[in-house]
Amino acid sequence: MLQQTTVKAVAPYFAAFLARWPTVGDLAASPVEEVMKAWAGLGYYSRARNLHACAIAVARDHGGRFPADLAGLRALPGIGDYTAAAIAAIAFDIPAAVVDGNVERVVTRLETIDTPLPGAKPLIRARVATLLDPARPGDFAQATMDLGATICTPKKPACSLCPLRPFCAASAAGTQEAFPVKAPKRGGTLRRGAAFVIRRADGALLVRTRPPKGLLGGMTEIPGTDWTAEGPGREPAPPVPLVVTRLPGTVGHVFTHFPLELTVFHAVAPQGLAAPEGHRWIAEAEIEGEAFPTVFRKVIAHAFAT
DNA sequence: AAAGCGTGGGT
DNA sequence: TACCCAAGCTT
Repeated sequence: MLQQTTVKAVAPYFAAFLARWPTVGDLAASPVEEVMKAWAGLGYYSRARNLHACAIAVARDHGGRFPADLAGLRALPGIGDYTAAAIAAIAFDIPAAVVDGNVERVVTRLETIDTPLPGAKPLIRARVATLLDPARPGDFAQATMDLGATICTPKKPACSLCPLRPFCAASAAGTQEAFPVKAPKRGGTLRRGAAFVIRRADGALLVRTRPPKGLLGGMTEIPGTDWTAEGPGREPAPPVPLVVTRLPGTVGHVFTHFPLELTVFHAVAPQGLAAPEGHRWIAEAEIEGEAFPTVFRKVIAHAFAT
């Protein structure tokens, strides 16, 4: 859960997951749809699918206990170099080099490493491997991450409070804010689309499930057009043979790699209307617990408020 | 191996 | 406002 996500955002999800699935076996036995619902709103939804797949692998291939070695951990779904090293060091006292975004910042400043990230990662890992305390690898990992999170911050680091200041090359040169050096990234161009909020008189809502891979994979969505730079046109085709009304305003959302602008259409369906192929009706009471990513909650809120 | 993949908070 | 960043992973 903590991959690219703050502790504050994760905390309530983590508590809810542990309360609902206290053991790896419990999570492995749960339908993946329930896991997606419990993850809704947290983002990077492939993590939810990977976590579930990981639980199944641990339960089936490792007797319900995580493998106590780097290679075994690294082979599990959703566990990459960082997470494998973190589990190894913190849970199993293995002297692994734990390198997250915080540690990258601490080490590149400490040694004024100006190779751009992510290319500098192998070098940083090698340096951490020589710096870590083999007697207390878990404490070392958490200490270096917490140092980055609280003292060696991206902007205006508190060098005067830093226990590593006597050893820090960037601080000595006064260039700490120039590290880490990152490769330039390109911003995405605006995409537009249309969404159709189709309700029945009894409050039911027409939805469908997105494909398992790709953007918002496996999550529930409000039916709509593709999201393209050209946009949906003036009268996009709704999924049901009804006259739809365009609601005033738009819904905006920004993903990691592109901004999105949705126009919202609305219609009320007769009670007996069957859901089209690939779609389904959900009762009004199910909307809150459904696996909607934030962008579709915005769409629903926009439609219900208009 | 560069790009795709969410969301919320901070400056 | 418009970025930047967060206990990164997968293809």
